[in-house]
Amino acid sequence: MASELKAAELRAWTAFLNAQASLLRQLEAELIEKEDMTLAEFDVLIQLGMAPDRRLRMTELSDRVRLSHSGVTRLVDRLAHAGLVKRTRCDSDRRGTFATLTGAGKARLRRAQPVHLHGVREHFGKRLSAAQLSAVADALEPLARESRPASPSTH
Amino acid sequence: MASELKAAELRAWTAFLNAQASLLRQLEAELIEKEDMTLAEFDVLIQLGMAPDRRLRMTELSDRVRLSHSGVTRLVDRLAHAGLVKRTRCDSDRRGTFATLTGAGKARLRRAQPVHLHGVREHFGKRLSAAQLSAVADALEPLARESRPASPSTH
DNA sequence: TCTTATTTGTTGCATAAGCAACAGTCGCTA
DNA sequence: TAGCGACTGTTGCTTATGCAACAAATAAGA
Repeated sequence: MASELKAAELRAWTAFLNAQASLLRQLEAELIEKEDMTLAEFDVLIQLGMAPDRRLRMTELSDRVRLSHSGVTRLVDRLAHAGLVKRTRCDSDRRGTFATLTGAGKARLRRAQPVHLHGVREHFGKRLSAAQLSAVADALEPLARESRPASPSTH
Repeated sequence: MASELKAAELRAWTAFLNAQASLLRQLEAELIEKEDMTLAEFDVLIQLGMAPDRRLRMTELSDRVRLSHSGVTRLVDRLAHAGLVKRTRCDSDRRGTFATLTGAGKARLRRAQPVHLHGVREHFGKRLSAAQLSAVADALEPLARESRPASPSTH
């Protein structure tokens, strides 16, 4: 019927599922082996590294790395304990906290980044043609939209 | 340099990461809400449902659902406790165990499957054109490390 | 046949992550 | 400006998962 998955949809979905499981597992294993770092940890470091002043509010960070608030709280805990990140106060909002990349964090990121990017390139980038890369990007970009139920009521 | 990520690769990779996080989270949330079932649990049930005699060896199952051995052991524990799966002996190899779908498991799968497939269609299939679907499938299929015969399921 | 290596599945342990509850802070509105 | 609701980040709790170690069984080799 209308809600039945067509063969082409199923094939694409299966390929998508298998690819993501394979790639993420492989990349995570390599990052752990070579840099003793988790993908989630790397994600936090690179998001902070790209952010203005190398810092982000906790909530903003949790959006970008796609973790729950508590997940980010604990991940930042670990990174702070390792000296790669520190918490700084937000003067304009006393509820707020910035996660700020430290000097050690920057150095760590500079070392880990080429390792990870090399992995992404080996396992992903190199194995797709230019046409495939843009096709994948075009197809998948719209799917990432936060399909949050926009609060319809109010007022 | 050669190992440097090109912009097109980065764009595709980012889209891929964001899409997978979004889609999996959304689909898992819906399956939990409507069927009180995890994606991993659903995966086990459907893999068993498609398998000959509705049963699979534990190792084979762990390959198909992309979980570690211990992960599958415990997942089957839970499903067995719920009565949806049972363990049966393997006569030809006394080390081996089959995970076998029960009648209740079949019924549960028949009820949950349309819900999940509807979600996949809504969030994934419907939002891509036919050309995009085959482009994504062609591009991503080779990226699965252990290329298993992509399990064709319809039902 | 006997010995050794490999496979199979389970367990102990450690850890990451989400949900719900909470306190503190902000801001909108009357 | 006082009150109430919404937001921010952390914590307690539960759970799912991977790794390493293990016992049982099989396969491979001499």
